[in-house]
Amino acid sequence: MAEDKEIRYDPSVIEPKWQQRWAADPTLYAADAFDSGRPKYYVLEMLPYPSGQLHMGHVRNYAIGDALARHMWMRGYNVLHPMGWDAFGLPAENAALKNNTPPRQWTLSNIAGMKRQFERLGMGFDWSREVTTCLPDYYRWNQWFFLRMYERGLAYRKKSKVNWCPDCATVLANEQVIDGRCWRHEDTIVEQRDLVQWFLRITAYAQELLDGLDKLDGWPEKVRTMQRNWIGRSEGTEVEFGVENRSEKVRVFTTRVDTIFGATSVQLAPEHPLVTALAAADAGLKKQVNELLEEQKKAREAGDVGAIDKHGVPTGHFAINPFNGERVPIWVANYVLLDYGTGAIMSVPGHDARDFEFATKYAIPVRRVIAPADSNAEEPELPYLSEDGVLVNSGEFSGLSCEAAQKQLREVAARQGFGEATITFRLKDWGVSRQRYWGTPIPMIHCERDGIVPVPDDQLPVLLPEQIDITQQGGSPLGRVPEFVNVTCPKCGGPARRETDTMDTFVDSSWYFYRYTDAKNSAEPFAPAAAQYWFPIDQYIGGVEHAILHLIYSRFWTKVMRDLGLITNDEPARRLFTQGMVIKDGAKMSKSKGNVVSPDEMVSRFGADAARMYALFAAPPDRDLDWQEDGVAGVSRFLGRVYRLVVKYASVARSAGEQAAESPAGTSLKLLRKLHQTIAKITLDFEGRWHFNTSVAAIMELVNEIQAVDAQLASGEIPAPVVHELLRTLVLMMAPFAPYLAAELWDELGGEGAVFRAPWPPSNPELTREDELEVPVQINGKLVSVVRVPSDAGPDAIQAAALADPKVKSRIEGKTVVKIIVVPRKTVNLVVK
RNA sequence: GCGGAAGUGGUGAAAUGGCAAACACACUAGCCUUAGGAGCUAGCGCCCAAAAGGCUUAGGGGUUCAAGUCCCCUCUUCCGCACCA
Repeated sequence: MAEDKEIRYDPSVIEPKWQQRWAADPTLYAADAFDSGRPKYYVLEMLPYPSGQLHMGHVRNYAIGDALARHMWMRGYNVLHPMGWDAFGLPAENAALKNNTPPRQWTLSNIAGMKRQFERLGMGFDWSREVTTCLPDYYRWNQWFFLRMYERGLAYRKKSKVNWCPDCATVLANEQVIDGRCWRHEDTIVEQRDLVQWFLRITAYAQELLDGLDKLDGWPEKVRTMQRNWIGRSEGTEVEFGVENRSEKVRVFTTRVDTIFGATSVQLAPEHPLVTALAAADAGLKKQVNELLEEQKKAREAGDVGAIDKHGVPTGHFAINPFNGERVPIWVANYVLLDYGTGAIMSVPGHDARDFEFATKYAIPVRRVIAPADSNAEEPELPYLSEDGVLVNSGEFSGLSCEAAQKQLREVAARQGFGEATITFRLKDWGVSRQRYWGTPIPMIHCERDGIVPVPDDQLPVLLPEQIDITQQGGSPLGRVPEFVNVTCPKCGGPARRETDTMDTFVDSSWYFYRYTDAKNSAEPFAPAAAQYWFPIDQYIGGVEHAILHLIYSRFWTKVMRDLGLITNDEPARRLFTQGMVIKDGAKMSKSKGNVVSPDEMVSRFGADAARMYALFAAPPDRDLDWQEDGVAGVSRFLGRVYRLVVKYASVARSAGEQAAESPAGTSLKLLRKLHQTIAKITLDFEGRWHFNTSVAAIMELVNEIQAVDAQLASGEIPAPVVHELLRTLVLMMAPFAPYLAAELWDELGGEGAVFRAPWPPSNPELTREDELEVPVQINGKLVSVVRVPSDAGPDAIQAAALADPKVKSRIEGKTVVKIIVVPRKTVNLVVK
C-alpha cells in the first residue's frame, strides 16, 4: 500500500509530546482523598535507591506495576500508585569521598535525574505523595518510632559480638551477611567485633512473624519458606548439668531429650563462659581453644563454615547428668555455636549423626537408648536416628515411646528444677547502629549523670549536620562534629554527648509505604485514618532479593505500629509478587560483566513504549528475562504496525460516532469475535495469572487478523461502526502496556479524556463464542483427523461427525470400536481393537 | 544434607488432563522501494530426495480413553538454608 508509507511511527516525537502534557497535569495519576466512594486499590513497587541511573531491572519492575495500576484505573478503582526514594546509604558517602560532593547534593541530584527517567518512561506515579527518606520531614519519624520502641523496651543497647564489614567501615545486621560476606561487598569477609550497639527487639515478634506467614497466601511460597527458615523455630528442652568440683552449671539445649540417657559427653562452644573460666586456669587448654577459634575464623573466611572438620579438645572436667547422676566428660568442640540455643549440647552419639562422627573420632562411648517400636525388628546399626522408637537403657523411662518420654522427662526436669521445655529461634534481634554519616541520627543522649536519655519528642528531628568532613576514616563521622555531639542533658541540664551512630537504612524502608498515605503530615508519621483506608497494600511488587531483609523488617514494623495503635492491619501487604531478574547473555546485568543495557539508550532508540512492552512480552513476569535487542526492535515494529493501522482507518472509525455495530456477519463477525476473545483473555491475565507475555501476544494476534483483511477495510466492506469498535478497543487494551502510543491513538480516534481513565472494555460472551468448532478425533489416543461441528453440537452429533470422517472410516475398517469418548468442544477418542 | 523452582525448536517462549511449538526473534527465498534499524509474501521441531508416513516436551517407569501437564524413580540447572543440637 503506497499510502502506508506516508504514515510513520516515530516515538521520539509522540512520546515527548505526551510526556509534556502529562507533566502539566498533576491530577492525572493522583489518588482520590481517602473518603472516595470508589473501591481502593493500592499497588506498589519497591522504591529504588537513587544511585543515579535506572537499570533494566527497574524498568521491568515498574512496567509491571504501572500496567496493573493503569488497568485498575480503567476498572474504576481509586488507585494509589506512589513512588519515592530510599535515599540514605553508603554509596552517597563513597561518592562524596570520590568526587568531593556532599552526600545530600549527590543524592538529590540523582533523584532529580532518575525522576526524569521515570517520567520519560511514562510511569504513572502520584508524585504529590513522593517520599524521600533522607529528608528531615521523613527521618524525624524514624526517630519518633525509635523513641516509642525505646519506651516499650523494643529498642535497647547491649555489648555483643557483631558483624563488621571493613569496606563499609560499619556494623551489619545478621540479615546483611551472606555466606560470611557483606551483602554489598561480595568479596569482603565480615569480621566479628565486640561492640556496644543499638538493637530492635524483633525476636519479641518471632512467633507472630512465623504464624503470620500461614495467612499470607497471596505471597509466593518461596518467600514464605525463606522467612520460616530464617526465623528458625525449634522446640526442645534445656537441661542443666552440674560440673564436678565447681560451682558453675552447664545448660544444654536439645530437641531430643528422650535420648539423654545416651549422652556420653557434653560439648561447649569455644567462646562459652565456662570454657573461658577453665582456660584461664589452664594454659594448655587455653592454647588449644585459641586454635579452635582461629580455625573457625579461617573457615568463615573461606566461606565453608559447614564443611570444617569436626573436632574438639577435652577440658579434663566432668559434667553430671541430672537424670541419672552419670559423670560425663566436658569437651570444647568447634562445631558448637555460642549464639544458638545455649552454646552447649549434650552429645548422644548413638542417635545423632554428627555426635556419632565426633565420638568415633575420639573414642567416646556410643550407647543405644532407642530401639525400634517393633520388638521383632532387627536391631538397627548406630547411629539410629528414628523418632518412632521406644526407650531402652533409660532407667525408669525405658519402654516409653520417644514422644511420651520427652513429655515425662520435661515434667521431671521442671519439677526438680534442672530443666524446662523451651523454644529457640534462629532469628536474632536487629542490630541497627551504623558507624556512618549518611543515615538517620539515633535520637539518644549519653549523660554522665543520667546515663542514656532519650531526646524529647519536641526536640525532634535530630538534624543530620550538613557541614561535615567525611573524608577522614575511623569511628562514626558524626563524632567529629562538636556542635552535634556536645549537648546538654534534657534531664539534668548538665553536659552530655549525643549518640553518634546512625540507623540502618532498612529502618527507612520498613514503613515508607505508610507515609505515602499521608506524605505531607508534619504532626504525625501519618493520619491513622489514611492508613486505615489504604492498607493493606493490595499488590506489592519487587525483587526476591528482599525476601528476608526488607520484607521481614517491614512485617515487624507493621506489628509494632499496630501495637502502638496507629494501624489495625497485622501485615503490610495482602499480595506480593516477586519478578524475575533481567539477564543478558546468560548473566545478571552488572557493570563488572560489562553486559549492562541502559534504559536511556533503549528509550532513545526504540521509545519507552517498546522498551516497556518488551519487558512484559519477552517472558512471564516471575521468570528471568533475557534482554535481546532484536526483541525490542520486534516490539517496536509491532507498535509501528498498530500505529499505521489505527491512523489509516481513524477517519472511518470516527465517522461511525457512537453508533454500535448491528448484526455483524462474515468478516466483521469474525473480527469482532477475535476482538472479544482477546478482551476476555487479557482481562483474565490481569485478574489472575499475570502472564502479560501472553496478553501482548493476544493483542498481536488480533492485529495480525485485522491486517490480514486490509483490502476489505480499504474497500469499505467492513462497516464503520465495526471499524470503530475494533480500533477503539484495541487502543484501550494497549493502554496499560504502551501508554504513549495509546494516548496518541486515542486522540486520533477522538476519544474523550485520558485513555487510562476510560472504562476497560467489557467482553461480550455472545461474541466470544464461535459458530463452528474444530474437534480433533483420536483413535487410541493418537490424532487422526479434525472435524468441524457447530459449537452447540451435542455429544451424539459430534460422534456422528467423527465416524463420518473419511480418514477415521478408513482407519477403523475391519476393526471393532470398543468405546467412544466424546468430550464436547474438546475431543473425540475412539478405542479400537 | 534440607527446602523451593525449573528442564519444550537455532533463541525468548505458548499450551483449565483433550490438535505440542501460539506470539515473537533469528534465519532462508522472493517482492517492493524517495535504501528504512522500513514494508509485504512464503518457508522454518526432527527423520525421509519429496510425498505419504513416522518421531518429538531432560531420561526411565506408572495412572488414564487421552499426559508437556498427574504419580514414582533418576539426571541436570538455578535459588534459598545449612555444624541449628
